[in-house]
Amino acid sequence: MWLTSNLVHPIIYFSYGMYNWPTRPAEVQDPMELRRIRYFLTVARTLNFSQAARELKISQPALSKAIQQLESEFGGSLIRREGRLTHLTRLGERMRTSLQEVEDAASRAAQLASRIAKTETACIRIAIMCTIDPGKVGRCLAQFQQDNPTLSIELLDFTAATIQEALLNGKVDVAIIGSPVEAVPRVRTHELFQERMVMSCGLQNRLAQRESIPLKMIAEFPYIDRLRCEFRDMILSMVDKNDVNLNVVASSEREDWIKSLLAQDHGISIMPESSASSAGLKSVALRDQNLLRSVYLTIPAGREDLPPVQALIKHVKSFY
Amino acid sequence: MWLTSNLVHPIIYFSYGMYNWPTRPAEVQDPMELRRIRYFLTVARTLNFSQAARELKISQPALSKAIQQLESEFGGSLIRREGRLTHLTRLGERMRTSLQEVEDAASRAAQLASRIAKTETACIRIAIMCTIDPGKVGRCLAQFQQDNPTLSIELLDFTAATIQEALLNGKVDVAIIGSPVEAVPRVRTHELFQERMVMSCGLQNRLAQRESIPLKMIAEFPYIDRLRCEFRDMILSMVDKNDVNLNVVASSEREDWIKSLLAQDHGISIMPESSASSAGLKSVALRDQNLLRSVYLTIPAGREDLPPVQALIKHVKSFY
DNA sequence: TAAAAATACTCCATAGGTATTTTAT
DNA sequence: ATAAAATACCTATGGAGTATTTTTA
Repeated sequence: MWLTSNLVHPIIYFSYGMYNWPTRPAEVQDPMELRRIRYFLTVARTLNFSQAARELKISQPALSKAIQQLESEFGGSLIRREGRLTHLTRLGERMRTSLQEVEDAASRAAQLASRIAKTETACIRIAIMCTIDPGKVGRCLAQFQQDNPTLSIELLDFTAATIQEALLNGKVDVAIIGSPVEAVPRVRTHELFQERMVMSCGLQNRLAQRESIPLKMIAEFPYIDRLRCEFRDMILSMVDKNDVNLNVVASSEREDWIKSLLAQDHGISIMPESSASSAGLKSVALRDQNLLRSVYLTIPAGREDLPPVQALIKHVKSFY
Repeated sequence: MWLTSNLVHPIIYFSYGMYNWPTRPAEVQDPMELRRIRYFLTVARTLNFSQAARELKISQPALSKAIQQLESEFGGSLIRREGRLTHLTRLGERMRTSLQEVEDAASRAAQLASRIAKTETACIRIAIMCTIDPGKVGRCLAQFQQDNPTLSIELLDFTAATIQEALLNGKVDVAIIGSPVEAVPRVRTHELFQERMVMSCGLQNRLAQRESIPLKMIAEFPYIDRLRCEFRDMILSMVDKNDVNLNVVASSEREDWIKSLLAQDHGISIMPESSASSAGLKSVALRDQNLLRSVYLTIPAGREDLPPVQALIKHVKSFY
């Protein structure tokens, strides 16, 4: 393929010869390389250049030169050559400890890399907005994992505020978020489903028998405020417009605590239908209005071509 | 300069061309070099190849290639290139920590080297046999240091058993030892002085008035045994031959403790005259015999040419 | 479109090799 | 005399460069 380019622009490449080729400035000599550190440590252990060279599978002169280079780098001799009495100088003694630490750190890093390479399976990291109920989405993702057994899924919890950042700086591969979605450039969205916002209460609550209730009736019951709801502002302004006064008796950032409070009949709340339908809760439609929220799979542009992401897109589109 | 050699043996070197030049096996690729680690850490920080290349003062393609090499070494990509959204992969994230440790260790080592290079003055390490009194030899060495103010002297304490090893494996540069000296090949000795072995006691002891005493008289006094004395065996056998029974009331490996016991008149002992003449002690000659010990400066062959060692030899020869 | 990264290709410094000399025991 | 290390010299590769293309926001 590149041969083509070569043939297409032969004159351009031929012209290279006319340049005065810049060279690396000679005074900037390589600062400390691991190769030489390994060589030195072997000599420090064996106290014999020839044997060390054999162990390192290089020639003795090559080793001698490498050590000389290191010595000129450190500005003093590391090894006193005395024939059969070769030994480290004081500088050599002190550098040995320090250089051994470098070597150790490097071999730990190499070990980590090979461990990761061996054990790490392909993984797709999915950010899930905290207000999305695990039930409906979870079933979809569980099935996706079963269909792709070599792929592992990592689910991470984010708020509406932090999820975009996580997506853009690569902390997660894709995100599942609920509307309202702020329009972010470079992020593509795939709608998964829509659902109504409904009233939710415990099974013992007397509203649990009702098919639907008018919005106004909410004022008659203690209300539990879902602080992290993306619809919270909308709900509050809607309630305000209808001259309903909420009687807020509890509030929380956590969906699981809110559901626990609802199940124990401490009050009622407004939430997405899929959340409201979980065990111990009853969802009741709100008459006089029609609040809808959409749930989207969002992916930064440019990441849609990754095979696991492509598979996920295909799967969720067929699931819903 | 090497050009000359080239001209002197042109035929020999010309014949090199006939060899089938061995090549490094290509599959043995360089394992992890600090250069690439530094490059990666810079990219990990800037998340921008071009900027990182500028910081590293190399070209952007050079940097790209280095990172690709690292990635193939680690068996997975480290950085996900997404134009303005470039970020680390999971592997990259985990390796970054580990590689930062390598870099830190390396820069600590470099710092140590430059610190040593800056502060370290030339130093001569002298092993001193523990039975040699600091007084006489110390004056000589102190004067040597004054005459060579740029040279620092490190005095190390050794026993007769360990001093040879320290000398041969380079823990010290030279040694000052007392006879009897075991003949060790490759070690040259320079005699400094001879001295008598004498009886030593505290100033209050009634023998302190005497000019000399017969050996037999030692049996009449409590004796303090100097365990590390190189002459100990000789003293014991001499005493034995003369049918003298030592009355050993104390013994120690440490000269300073023995002198303290003598000064407090807990007994008497036999020791080199220079030791016996220190403050609080009286030395008394032993009649009927003439035990002499010599004190030598000993230097492993091949180390005599070092300038500080040469200076030391010259100094001690003129001092005594 | 513009910026970032990759590719294609050249050059040369340097790591590494062999042959030989020097040095040290 | 012998073993170890240094030197002298050569080769080839890899790291670095410029010019250009490809990719991506």
